Amino acid sequence: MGEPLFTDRELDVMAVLWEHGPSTVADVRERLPAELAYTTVLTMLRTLEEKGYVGHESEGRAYRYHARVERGEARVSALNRITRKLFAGSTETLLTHLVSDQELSDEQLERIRALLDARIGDEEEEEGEG
Amino acid sequence: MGEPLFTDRELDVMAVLWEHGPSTVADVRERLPAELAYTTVLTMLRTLEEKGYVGHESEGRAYRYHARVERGEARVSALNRITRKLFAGSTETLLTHLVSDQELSDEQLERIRALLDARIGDEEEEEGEG
DNA sequence: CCGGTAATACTATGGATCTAGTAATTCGGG
DNA sequence: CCCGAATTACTAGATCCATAGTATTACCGG
Repeated sequence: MGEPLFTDRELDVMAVLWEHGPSTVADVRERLPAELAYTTVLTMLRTLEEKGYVGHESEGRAYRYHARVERGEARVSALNRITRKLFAGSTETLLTHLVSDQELSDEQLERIRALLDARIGDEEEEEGEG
Repeated sequence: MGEPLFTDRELDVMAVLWEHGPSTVADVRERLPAELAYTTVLTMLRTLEEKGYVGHESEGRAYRYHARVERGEARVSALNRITRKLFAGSTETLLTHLVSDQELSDEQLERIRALLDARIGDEEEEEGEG
């Protein structure tokens, strides 16, 4: 499939599908951040389906649409893109930016630190010695 | 200016300006990841200028273009966007993803940890006690 | 089995994007 | 001063994006 690259509105739609699971047009529509016509939402879903990003099955007289790309995949490709183009390819710079410039509570920071500790521990175990 | 939102190609161009500073059309062109016609690059710069994202001054018979939005601003708005739509609004989830799923060396992980330590220290100082 | 309504299918439009060609300009060198 | 190469100005088209209207279909209830 290659790196899925979503436009702004498309991402809105995908977000609904990822967060709430398979949904009908009406479902998606009412969860969208903007007020859009029913047919507009339908058209977007059809477009996304054409591109292979969503699929559907019938349910009664309606369709139930589901994501065909995983959110994780979309996360990776979105982050790759901005890492490349806004952080000169450096994940470390990106991390630094997030830790420094974003407003995070102490608890959040500590959870991240714990994660890092675990992660660093992990790898040292496998390495044995440096 | 509001949140600057760049399209894919626009971001390529901005990336050159941010990384290498004010540049002529030819400069930008040769640093772009894709092979594009000279006039194509010029058109993109003019479009970006129309939107207010770049400016230029004359230099000899040529123009030298420069970014008028800072990279930091673009970073923030790009990250906000994907945090909202791909990480359900949680910077912590984003951080977790980066720490867990990205391939980072021990040294990189430790530098981030040091940064976190400093950051957490900072705030505890101001708080006194929790 | 038929009507009504909810849903989909088809079509459309204005605007942005991406690419680039041709025309006009301008400076530097002879 | 004038030529030419480099540069910018103007114009354009193909594609995609965002939005939505109208036409058609199809189930559910009676």
